[in-house]
Amino acid sequence: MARPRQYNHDTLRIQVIKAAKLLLEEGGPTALTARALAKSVRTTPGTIYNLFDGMSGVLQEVNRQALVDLARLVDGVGDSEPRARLLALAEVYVGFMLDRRAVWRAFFEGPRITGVFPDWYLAQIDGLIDRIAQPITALEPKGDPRLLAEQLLLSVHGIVALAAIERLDLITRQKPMDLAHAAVERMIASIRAGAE
Amino acid sequence: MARPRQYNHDTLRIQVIKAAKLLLEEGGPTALTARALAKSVRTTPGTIYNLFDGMSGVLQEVNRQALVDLARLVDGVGDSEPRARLLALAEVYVGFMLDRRAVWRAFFEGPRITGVFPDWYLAQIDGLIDRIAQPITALEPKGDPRLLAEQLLLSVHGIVALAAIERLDLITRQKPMDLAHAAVERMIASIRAGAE
DNA sequence: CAACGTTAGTGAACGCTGTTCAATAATGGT
DNA sequence: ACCATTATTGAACAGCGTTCACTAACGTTG
Repeated sequence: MARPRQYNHDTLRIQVIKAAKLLLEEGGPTALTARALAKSVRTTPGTIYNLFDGMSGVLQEVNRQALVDLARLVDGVGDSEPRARLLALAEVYVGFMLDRRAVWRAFFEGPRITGVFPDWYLAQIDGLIDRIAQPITALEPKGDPRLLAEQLLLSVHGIVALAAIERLDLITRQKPMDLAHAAVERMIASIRAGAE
Repeated sequence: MARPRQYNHDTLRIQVIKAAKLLLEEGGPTALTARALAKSVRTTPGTIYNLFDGMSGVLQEVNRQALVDLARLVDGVGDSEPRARLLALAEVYVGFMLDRRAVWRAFFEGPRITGVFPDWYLAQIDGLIDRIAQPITALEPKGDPRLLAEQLLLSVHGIVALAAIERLDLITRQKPMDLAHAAVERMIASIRAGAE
């Protein structure tokens, strides 16, 4: 077995991912190139391709970690009453992405998104939706809580997707957080209205 | 003055835009390249740059026409009672983009989006929001109809943005149209709940 | 009618991109 | 000490947006 001259395989992988995040945050999606990435960790494009399945692979790993981080934050939301909980979840989601616009953007954008998603990807998202469905269930809606959770997530996603590309102001002057709150309140109001 | 050998300036511009739409629809955002575009209209990349301000210029023109088309469709929605009208507007919006995913996608995506938007762009969007605010006003909400219209548009945009990149199924199995309907109904329900 | 000046159109060239792969160098096992 | 294995390299390829010296066609003018 021939091992690298100076670095450990896994260590390098971690460094590459960290560098990728940095490049994204600093220069946007276009700044994340194979050569820039290689230079960041003092190696060459070829090595990147040895560690990852192309640039899509790097991006997918960045995305994976972002999802994991988000899940951790979401799990940190204490279980208070449903309304406060939903508002807190929305705040976590919006705040998370405001802090990492570029990474979040790379999620949904660009020619690099493969088309086929690994299972952990779907499972992670599924888990997040469940955390939303939970407090909604407590509100005893007429419809399926899961479907309502999906709808609420999509509403907030609409805000976040535009904010991530710095285009929210094309539509409104309202702040992302306020908009997310409004979406939550509207969901609650419509559930309560339908319940009686 | 020297005029082109075989084509008229404006005619060529129109042909280029039509070709750009076609390339987008057939091969997605990555298929819209200067060389492919040039070949489509039997000319050269240089000429494209003569007619437009780079590829961003081409894309912006495609977007402009899409917005104009959408405005025309929106204006075609008859003014029935508020609920029916809002549902019809949502249907137009969603249906419009399902028909032109790639063009719609090019709106929000890619390294080509310039950052600065011409006035007609903002005015066009403003007009669309007004059409949504109109029936909402008729519902006599407690809050500003304009702000509510923006919120509703964002909710539907969340659906459309994911559907455009074929990623809606990551979150839900519900159909775009049903989701849009739900968003409208929720807005109406929450207004009615808040009004009494 | 011919020559001119203007200008639309051309396509080679530049620097960039992702990606591949033969060659190299370094190492663990024998 | 040698060998077989393999991570690493960096040159090379095709394609990208974009620029620009050049060509060729045209309306105008003499």
